[in-house]
Amino acid sequence: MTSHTSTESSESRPLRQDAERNRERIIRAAQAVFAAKGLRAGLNDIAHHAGVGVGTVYRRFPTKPDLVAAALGEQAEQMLLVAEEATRAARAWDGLVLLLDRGMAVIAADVGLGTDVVGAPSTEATAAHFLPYVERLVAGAQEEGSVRPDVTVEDVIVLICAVSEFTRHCGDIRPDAWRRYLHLFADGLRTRPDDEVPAIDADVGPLPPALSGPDADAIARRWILG
Amino acid sequence: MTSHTSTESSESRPLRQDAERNRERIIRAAQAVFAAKGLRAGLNDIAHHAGVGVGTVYRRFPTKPDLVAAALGEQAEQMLLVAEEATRAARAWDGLVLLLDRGMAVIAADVGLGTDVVGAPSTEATAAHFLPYVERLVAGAQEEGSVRPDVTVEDVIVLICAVSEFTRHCGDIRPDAWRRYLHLFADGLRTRPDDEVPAIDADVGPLPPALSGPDADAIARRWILG
DNA sequence: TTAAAGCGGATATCGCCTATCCGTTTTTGC
DNA sequence: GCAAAAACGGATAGGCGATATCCGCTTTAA
Repeated sequence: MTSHTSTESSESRPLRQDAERNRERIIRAAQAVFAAKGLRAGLNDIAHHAGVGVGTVYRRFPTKPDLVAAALGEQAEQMLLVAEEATRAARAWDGLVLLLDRGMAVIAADVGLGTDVVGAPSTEATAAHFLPYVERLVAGAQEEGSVRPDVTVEDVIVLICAVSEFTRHCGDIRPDAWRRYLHLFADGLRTRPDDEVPAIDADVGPLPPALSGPDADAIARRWILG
Repeated sequence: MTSHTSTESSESRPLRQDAERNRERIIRAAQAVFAAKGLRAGLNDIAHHAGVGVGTVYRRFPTKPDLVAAALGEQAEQMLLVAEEATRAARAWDGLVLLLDRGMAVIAADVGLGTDVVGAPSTEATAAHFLPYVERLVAGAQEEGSVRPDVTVEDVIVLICAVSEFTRHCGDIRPDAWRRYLHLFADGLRTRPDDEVPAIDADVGPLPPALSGPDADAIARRWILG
């Protein structure tokens, strides 16, 4: 918590007390509602959830993307903190797990989407900052032999997307269930001691190659934005 | 191919030649479009994709659910065939992989959703028929020691949902990519020889328990129907 | 105490989707 | 060939939900 008072850039005027309070509320509501329903949630929902009128939302955030940016920006910072902490783990695999677990917690609790993380609308910049951490962790984990050599950052992105999608649907039914699938699926990225490591099994073909960076990007974007 | 000619139940009249041809086309188009965009796809899309007018679609299928049922019914049969074949594999794990791979192929190619499989609208019956196969395969694979003892059918359902969701978004970008993630993630369900089998790793908590049947059902349904 | 700032929510507007309708074209039985 | 029946296509009615605006009323602050 870096102590915001009115926010950051383009300081036009201090903003009235009640207005500031509402602004805060709206952002919280947006985070909660986006978390529950994805970015497609309507602003009426959010306004109601925040206990204000739609008009209030629109005065503070002229367009929906503006609100999205505000709601996501906060989480983006948190994600970077988590990422940095993760690189300090003794084994890279543990770091990766930590990153995924904590990162998804942020996503699950506050924003229903890997959005920023995978480079969506408002904050492509975040993606640029975040992905290198993942890259380093994956590379490290491969060197130490805990992650399959053919796994790529893009695979991790897909994993994050898939699990956040799940989160969005299981939200209020079993709010903690995402962790199960995050870890279960993430385990599939690990190397296995030996027996039948490489491809898949007998009569189904080999594992298709990883997505290219741009492809992963396109897919993630489409996935998140609908 | 069991040689349909005009279809099945409630034979009112043989249906004119061109009409029958169009009917077929519409179903194919529906399968393709649903595959690409999910059940939310509009009938205009489908009609256009089939090269017919919307009116034609509606004369043959009075309501959208009727069309959905028709489009999905065909695949449902295929899924059951696959499931049966899968139970004949020597090792249960291979059978499970086969079931997932071939089953997802059906889903990916023809219908964009695990819908029937997990018990959605038209064909809850199919779910009732299909799930026992999965259950048997999971149990078998656990007995032979290839699948984690704490994995359940519900986990497999979630896996299917997640991968079909992915499929829906990656469709035309990399139509084969779903296999990568199906197998990568499915591998996470396997037992690992020994080292750190049980929970997760160090400083993140234990793996949350599996979903209950009804919870999984509710989530899957919500996921697929939006 | 009063002007500026903020508020709420009814409502205009838009885009998308299901479903209908009807003038035109195709098939079929004779 | 020919007429009646069947099917066709696509414009369009009507509903729904989302974004965004507008304006009369309330709150804040100097």
